[in-house]
Amino acid sequence: MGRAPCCEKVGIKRGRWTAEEDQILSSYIQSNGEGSWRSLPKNAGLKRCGKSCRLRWVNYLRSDLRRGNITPEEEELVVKMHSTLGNRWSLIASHLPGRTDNEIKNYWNSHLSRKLHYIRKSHNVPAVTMNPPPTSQRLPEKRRPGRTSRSAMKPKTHKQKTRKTKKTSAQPEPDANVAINAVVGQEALMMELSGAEADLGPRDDYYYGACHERGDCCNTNNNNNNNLMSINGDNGVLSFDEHDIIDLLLDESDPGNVFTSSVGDGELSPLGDSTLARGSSETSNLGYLDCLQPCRSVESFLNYEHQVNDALTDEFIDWECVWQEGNKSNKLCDEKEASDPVMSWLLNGDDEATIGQTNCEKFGEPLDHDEENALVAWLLS
DNA sequence: AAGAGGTTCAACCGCACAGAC
DNA sequence: CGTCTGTGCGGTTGAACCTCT
Repeated sequence: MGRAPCCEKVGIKRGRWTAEEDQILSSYIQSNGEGSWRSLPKNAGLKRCGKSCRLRWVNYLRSDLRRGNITPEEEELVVKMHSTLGNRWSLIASHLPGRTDNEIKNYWNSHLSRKLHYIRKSHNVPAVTMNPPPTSQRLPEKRRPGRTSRSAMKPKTHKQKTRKTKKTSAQPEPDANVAINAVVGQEALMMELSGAEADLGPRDDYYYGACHERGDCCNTNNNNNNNLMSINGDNGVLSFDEHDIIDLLLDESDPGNVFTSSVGDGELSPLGDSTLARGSSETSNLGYLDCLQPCRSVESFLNYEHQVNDALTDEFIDWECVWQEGNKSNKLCDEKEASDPVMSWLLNGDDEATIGQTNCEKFGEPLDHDEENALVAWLLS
C-alpha cells in the first residue's frame, strides 16, 4: 500500500487562501515559529493541509519575500544558473534573495520558454527533439546529496497523468529538466537566433563540431567524434551529444567563437567571426555551418521578442556570459592553467595526460554539497 | 462591449530523502 | 534492519487576469 496522505482529505479547504487565513497563519508562525507543518493547521485552527500552509508561508507570507517583477539582473542570473544547474529551482532561487523557487520556475516557464518557442515558430523551425545518448553515456543531473531532483527520478510509467490540453504556447521544452539539455536547448535557441537552421537547406546530416582537437573528443560512441549536434534524416530532428556540449563549454578557443564548424574530414575551424554574413545565401553550403556568429549579451536574448522584427540582424545572446564564466583563462582544457578552484574541480583529473577525457567524465559525476555550493558561488562570482 | 484565446501564478500533487523509532 | 513521519522538491493544474478581435 502507498503511504498515508499527508493530511486528512476530508474537511480540508483547498484553493485560494483568504486574507483571514493568511492572517491566522502569519500570526501563528510569528508566535510559534516555522516547522511542524503537519500539526500546524490543527493548532492554528486552519482547515488546511500542512503542506498547503507551508507553501503559503514560503511562497507568499514570508516577510523577506521580494515583490515585483524580476529584474534584468535577476533574469540574467536565472538564465546563467539554469544553463548550468537545470531545473534546480530551489537552488537557483536560494541565490536570488526574496525570490521563491515557485516564482523562478513560473517565470522560466512563462517567460523564457515562451521566448524560445516564439523564436522557433518565427523561423518556422521544426521542434528540436533531443536525442540523448544511452543512459550509460548520459550526463547525470548535477545533484546535491540527499534529496533527489525530480528530473532524476524514474520516469512516470505507472500513472501517466491525464493532462488537459492547453492551448498555451508556453509548453516546456521536451527535456528541459535535464541540466545539460537546458544548455542544449539554449544551443538550439542560439542556432535559431542566428538563422542558421533556416539556411541549411535539405536536412541531411549536418554536423556542427565542437571539439578542437581531432580525435580526442570525449565521446566515442554514436555518430562520429567531434559532432556537437546533428540533424538527422528527413524529420529534421536535431540530436546532440552532451559530451560535446561539455567540450563546447570547455572550449579553449577565442571566447567569441562559440561554435565551430566541421570543414571536411572532421577538421574543425572556429566559427563566429562576426564578419560572416548571417543568413545569407553563402551560408547554405551543405554540411557546413558558416553562418553562426557570436552573440553579445544576455540582455539581447532576453529582449529578443522586441527585436524579432528587425530581420534578425541584431546581436543575440553571448553564451560566454552563460557558461564561460570559468573560461576567463581561456585554458579550461588545460588543468594546469585552471587556477580557479571550482574549475580545477570541474576539470579535476588525476592523470593530466588524459585530461581531455577525464574532465568530461568528471563533469558527469554527482556533486556533493560543498562542490555544489562552490559551483554556485563561482557562478555568482 | 463582449467573447475567445492566451498568459500568469498560486496552489496542488506525487515522489523521494532524512531522521526518528 | 524496516517502517513511519516530516519535509522539501519539481511538475502540473486551473482560476484569475490580460489581450486581442
